[in-house]
Amino acid sequence: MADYPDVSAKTRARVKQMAIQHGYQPNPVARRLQKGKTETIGIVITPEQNYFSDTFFIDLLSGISNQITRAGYELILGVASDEEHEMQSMRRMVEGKRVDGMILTMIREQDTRVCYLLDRDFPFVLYGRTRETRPYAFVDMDGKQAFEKACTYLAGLGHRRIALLNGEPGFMFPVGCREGYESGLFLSGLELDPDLIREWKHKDPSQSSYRWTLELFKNDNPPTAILFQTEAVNGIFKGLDELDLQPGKDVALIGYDDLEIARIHRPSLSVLRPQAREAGQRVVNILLEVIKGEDPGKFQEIHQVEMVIRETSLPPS
Amino acid sequence: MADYPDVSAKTRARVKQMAIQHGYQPNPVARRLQKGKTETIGIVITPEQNYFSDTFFIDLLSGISNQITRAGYELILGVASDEEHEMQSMRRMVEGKRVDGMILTMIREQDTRVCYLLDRDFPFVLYGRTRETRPYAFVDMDGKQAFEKACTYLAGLGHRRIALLNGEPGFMFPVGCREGYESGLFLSGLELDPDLIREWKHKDPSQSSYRWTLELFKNDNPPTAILFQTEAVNGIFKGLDELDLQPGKDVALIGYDDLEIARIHRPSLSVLRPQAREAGQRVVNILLEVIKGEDPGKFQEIHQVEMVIRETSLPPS
DNA sequence: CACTTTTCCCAAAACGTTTTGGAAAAAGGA
DNA sequence: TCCTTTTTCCAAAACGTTTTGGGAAAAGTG
Repeated sequence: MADYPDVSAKTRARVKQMAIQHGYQPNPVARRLQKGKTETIGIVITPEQNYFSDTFFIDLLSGISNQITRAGYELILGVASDEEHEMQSMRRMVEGKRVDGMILTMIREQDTRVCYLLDRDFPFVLYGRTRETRPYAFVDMDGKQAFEKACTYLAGLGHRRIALLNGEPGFMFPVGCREGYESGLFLSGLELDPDLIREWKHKDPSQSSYRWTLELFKNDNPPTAILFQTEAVNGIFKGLDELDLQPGKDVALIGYDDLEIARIHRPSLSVLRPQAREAGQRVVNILLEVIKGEDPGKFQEIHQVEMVIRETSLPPS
Repeated sequence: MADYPDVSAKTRARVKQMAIQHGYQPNPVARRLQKGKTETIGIVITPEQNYFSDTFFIDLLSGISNQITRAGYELILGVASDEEHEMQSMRRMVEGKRVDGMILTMIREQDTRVCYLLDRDFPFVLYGRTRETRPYAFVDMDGKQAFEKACTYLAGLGHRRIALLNGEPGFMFPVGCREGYESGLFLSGLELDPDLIREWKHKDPSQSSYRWTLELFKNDNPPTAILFQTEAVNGIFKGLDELDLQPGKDVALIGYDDLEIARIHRPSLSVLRPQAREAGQRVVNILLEVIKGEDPGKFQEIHQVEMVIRETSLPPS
């Protein structure tokens, strides 16, 4: 059923005819054995890290699945309860020769999975980045540029006290967010005040962001705007409500990720919107190249993030 | 590496020793070819149906993944954009001999997937139920009993006007919810008022439930309590807010599914809590039996749903 | 000790493809 | 026509397991 090196057009047609007539489908397992490929790509998710917040991860997954199917591959999914199981699930896939390549998400600054895969020269692509000098393939969102843009935008409106409610330390993404935030402040001629930076936890985004929101406003000179990941928005709303502050009116808000709540809420939430589906597709296409033997170092993409201005990004009152 | 019918204990030990020493792992692809099994189970999700709301589906998936791994199987995931792609994705898995069995979720009253699989005698298990007379295996939550329980509970508190904001028609789950609701009213000696029943859409749970909430209170004799799926809670909160009604105080609320928002919100939301993880495990164990050749009709489980009383289920004011 | 029975081991077949290499057929050239 | 070259086809090998069956070795029996 594969490429026909030297068979005549006539026989080819005849064979194909018969194949269709008998509803023949080549057995993928047999093909995989012969080819020495599993035609399968693995991904492991860790719900505890709360990745499944609404549409974002689904968009990524949708893009991934889409391209994988198009290539005739399969996506096998592992669900791990914590960091240790995550590694275990991946090792099973890799060492058990169950996949040709891995997709990694929720990347840490020091990521043992990346080391593991680099050490054994196993194909993989990151959605995100890590601190690692050896070349590897990744597709990342430009969190730095996004937060810089949001920060300068707010500063341009006249905000002088802009807070950052950042993601959990240890992961790579918040690093970029913070860089962008600091750079945005700098470009706008604002001072960095460490008191205006807090970090919530994946395990309990709402609860921790709620606590930190209250904390932020204990400040003598409280913020008039907050930058954050939309995941944490429920906690922020709850905190502001308790402080009798109106989101958007008393405090400007810009979130990262365009979740459903952002569109639904009144006032609707201004957001930074990553194109997760497109990123997912790129991740797969790159991984297929790496599996073919291409140099992973050639594939390092940083995607721009769009800013969507809605109702929570007004000038300070 | 398989069962040893008649080899001596000594050699067995010796061989195992060597296997471990050389880090030998049997190649699953070769084994699958020989065994004529793919050792793989398929599932197709359709994000548009908004299944990924928070923890619930992840819990189910976590239970599924857990048992699949334990059995040495794989879970392959399809992501479909609509009903048509859903079927297409499943056919690829089934006709392409890529899986030994399928897990189905989001079951419809008339479900083409179920017909398709029954027609070709392909192993599958439903998370949910459908209208189909031929025997098939399923694990379902007792939505009827759950809603009946919630309804009689509210009636017991003195509520006389209890509304139902139900899921999308066409799916099977809302059928049970309604049955339970009606039965609960009946048991409490309350009349059924069709004006107090509304149905939101998966495509846009918040928006549609928001609209229907406003609608419910246009009634001359508005409800003092609402039963609903927690997925729709944002729309309800928004609607109540606009009507200047306090959730829990002016209107009692009980949702189905214990999502994060239910615990976080102040007042915290009383809920019906299905044990999705356990259900997921059962689904897999049953499917493995069916794949072995057991009669699917033997496996029809209905799981009880727990009621968690929090702050939004007070007597009418 | 000779024969039967039991226990163990290993070589060979099978799973359903893709790839390979050689033979047969067709075409071309003298 | 005969030989060479090209085209086409098909049989056989290989992928790495599990299963099978035959035979050697060990154990048991008279």
